[in-house]
This record gives sequence, C-alpha cells and structure tokens, in this order.
Amino acid sequence: MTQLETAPRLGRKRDHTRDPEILEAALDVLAESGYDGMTIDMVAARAKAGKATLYRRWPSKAELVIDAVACMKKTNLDALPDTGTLRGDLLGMIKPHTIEDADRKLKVMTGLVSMLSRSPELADTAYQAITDPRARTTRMFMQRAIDRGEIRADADIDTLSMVSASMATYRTLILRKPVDREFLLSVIDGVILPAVGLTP
Amino acid sequence: MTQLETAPRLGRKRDHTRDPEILEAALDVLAESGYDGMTIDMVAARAKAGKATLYRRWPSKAELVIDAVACMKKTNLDALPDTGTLRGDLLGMIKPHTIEDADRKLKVMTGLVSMLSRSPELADTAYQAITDPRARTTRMFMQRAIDRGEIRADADIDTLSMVSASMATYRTLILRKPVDREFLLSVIDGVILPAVGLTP
DNA sequence: TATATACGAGACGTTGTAGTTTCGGAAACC
DNA sequence: GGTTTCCGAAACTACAACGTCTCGTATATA
Repeated sequence: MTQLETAPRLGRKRDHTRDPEILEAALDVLAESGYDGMTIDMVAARAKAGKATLYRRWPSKAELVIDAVACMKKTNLDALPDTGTLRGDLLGMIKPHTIEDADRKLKVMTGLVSMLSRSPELADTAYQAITDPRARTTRMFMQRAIDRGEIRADADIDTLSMVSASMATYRTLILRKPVDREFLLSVIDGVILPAVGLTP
Repeated sequence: MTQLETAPRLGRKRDHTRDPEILEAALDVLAESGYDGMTIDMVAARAKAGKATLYRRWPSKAELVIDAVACMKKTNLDALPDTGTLRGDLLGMIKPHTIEDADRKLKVMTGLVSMLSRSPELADTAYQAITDPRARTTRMFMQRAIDRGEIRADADIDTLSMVSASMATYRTLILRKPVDREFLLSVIDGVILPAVGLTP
C-alpha cells in the first residue's frame, strides 16, 4: 500500500475503467439476490469479467460489497430548489428520477439488511451512502420551515424527518409494494403536513 | 396423510411435546443469525435434539422456518382495554411486555427479509403472524377515535395506522437502535397525535 | 418377549460457493 | 524482441451446510 505511487511497475496496466462497471454489476446482483444469495460468479458474469479480475482488485466478497455500496452514485439532493413552502420542498423529493434512485437504494438495502448486524463496517458504509443523505435533506427542509415561521417551532423534526424514509422502507421490505408517487403523496399530505399543523 | 388417524402404528410414539421447543429454538436462531445464517445443526443443538428428529417432522429447512413463524405465540392484542382516548389506547400498546414481544418479532422479521422475495409462502405467513395483527389493532383504535368524534373523520387512517410499525421497523432494521418506550412516545406525541389534530 | 418406531449423537455423501491457479492471448514497458 | 503483468475463461481446491443414514438406547404395541 505504501509504495503504490513510487513503484512504476512494468507490464500491462490494470484497466481501471472497468472498476465502476464491476461495482455496478455487484449492486445489480445485490439488489436482485441479496448478500447471501449473491455469488462472485454472478457478478463476474454480469460484468463480463473473469473471476480473477475481481479478486485482483478486491480481496474478498465482503470488501467488494462494501466498496460497491460506498461508491453508489450519490443523488444530488443539494441541488433541490428552495420552493418557499415545506410541501413544495417535499414534493421536490418525489420527482420520477428521485423516486427511481431511491427505489434502487432501497432494493440494495434490502439485500444488505441481514449483513448489517454481522459487519459494522458495512453498516456504517450503508448508513452514509443510503440512509443519511435523505434524512439530512428532509430535516433541513423542516428546519427551514421553522426558520421562516411556516410551522411550529416546537415540532419534533428529529422524529418527523424519519417518517418518509421509514414508511418507504417498510413498504418495500415488509409489505413489498411499490413506493410510487401516490403513496408518497399520502405520506406527505396524510401524515407529515398534518403533523406540523399544515392542511393542504 | 389420509390414514394418519386410522393406522394405529406401533413402536414408540413421537413426542409432540418437543415440537414447540424445537420451533422456539428455530425462532431464536432465526432472530440471531437470519435465515441464511441459520443452520439445522444450530437449531438441533439449541433444542438439544438430534438432526434426524427435526427431519422426521419437517421435510426441509424452509418448511421448518415457515412452521416456526406461523406458530409464533400470538400477542393478545384484542385484550387491550378501550381507554376512551386515542392516546390512551396507543399507550396501551407500549407496555413493557408488548414492547418485548414486538422486539422479538422484529428481530425474527429482520432474519426473514431476504427470504420474503424468494418464498411467497413465507412472506404470506410472516405477514399474517407478525405484520398484520398490529396494523389491524392500530387501525381499529383510530376508527374508534373517528366514531366517537375525537379526531377528524377525513383523517387518512390507512396511512396513519402504519406510521408506528414503519418507524419501529426502520429503527430496528436500518438504524439498529432500540425501540424503547421513549422512542415510541415521540412517535405517538410527535407524529401520530399531531397529525390527527390532537395536542397532548 | 418380540417387534417396530422414536430418541440423541454423530458419521456420511452431495452440492454449492469462496477463493486460487492455469491457460492462451493482449498490452505496456525495457 | 523479450519480459512482465493484465485480461476472460475455466479448472481446481477447500470447506460448509443440507439432508440421509447408522448407532445404541428408550418406549410403545402385540
């Protein structure tokens, strides 16, 4: 590790453009089969790569999965516009593209659940890549609504900011029903907004 | 199957008092290691039984798990008193004993999640044994509150009745934090009651 | 008493998967 | 051109778990 830079190794160079393709294949298999159901052969086949190519880059299945989760394309939630109302901000999070992205992350998380208790490192990685970003954004929307005086200052936004993610997760993992726009609207208009005293 | 009653088979009889012990052991291992991590040897060892004894009663690991989930001790939610207020009814669901029971079910469900998509039969069994009973009870509490005029008749109780289960599930599976009385109180007083227009 | 079956313990065969190595060929360096 | 390392494909090894079977013992019917 220490002399990776200093040693100008000879021979054919590793084709690092394949890294993202392999990690993407790993996420696909993970979302489809879960951690225990996923095999290295599946990932290699999906990426049209040899198994040795994978083991040359990651020392084990566990490390490959952690890297795949860590490198998941981060959604650009910061780019969401400030619409001036809490409802407008929340609706901005349920555009088709954002829903699709969240759905993929939820499917990956489904495959990871059984591993979270076995691998703290994976649990931490998954939290930072999947769970935390949306929670922070939602919480920020609510804090903005308090700051502008739109909702009560004593609203329990720590709890309220987890309502949407919790119900989407429950609907996917337990109920195994689609998290579509209609469902998310009923969460916003039937739970969150009434809870902060807004009646749309 | 058809002549189980008519044929008075000879030899030592199967000791059916061991069935619940074995199923209980299976649930323990399931909650601890998840479906894929669970082995028949673990269950047999925990139940102090031989592997052959298990296979004499259930044809496969999958069938054993389905039976174990189906036979989970049902909580007596119907025995909860009608306190006259929605908050009182909801508080009745977070007595220590009820929380403990829900915690066990949640741990079992954690171990099942990865299997739900692979085995529709298990998914159905888990739904009926774990998911559905609490949802029905919560929904009934809310309907009662509407009927007695305590909360608005147009409250979205289909969605609201899933808030508590969703947030408890999310907290267990994803955040891996304890679902204690304090957390449940913040869900009730910070989300559900405000959402139906009650300010305790 | 003789027979048949259940019991716990554990050996056994089979299968599937993680991880390693080998192969022919291609690309980078000397 | 020679050497080294990469590539995809696939054979190979090591091991863990399912499910079966055997053992000595216990308990039921005839």
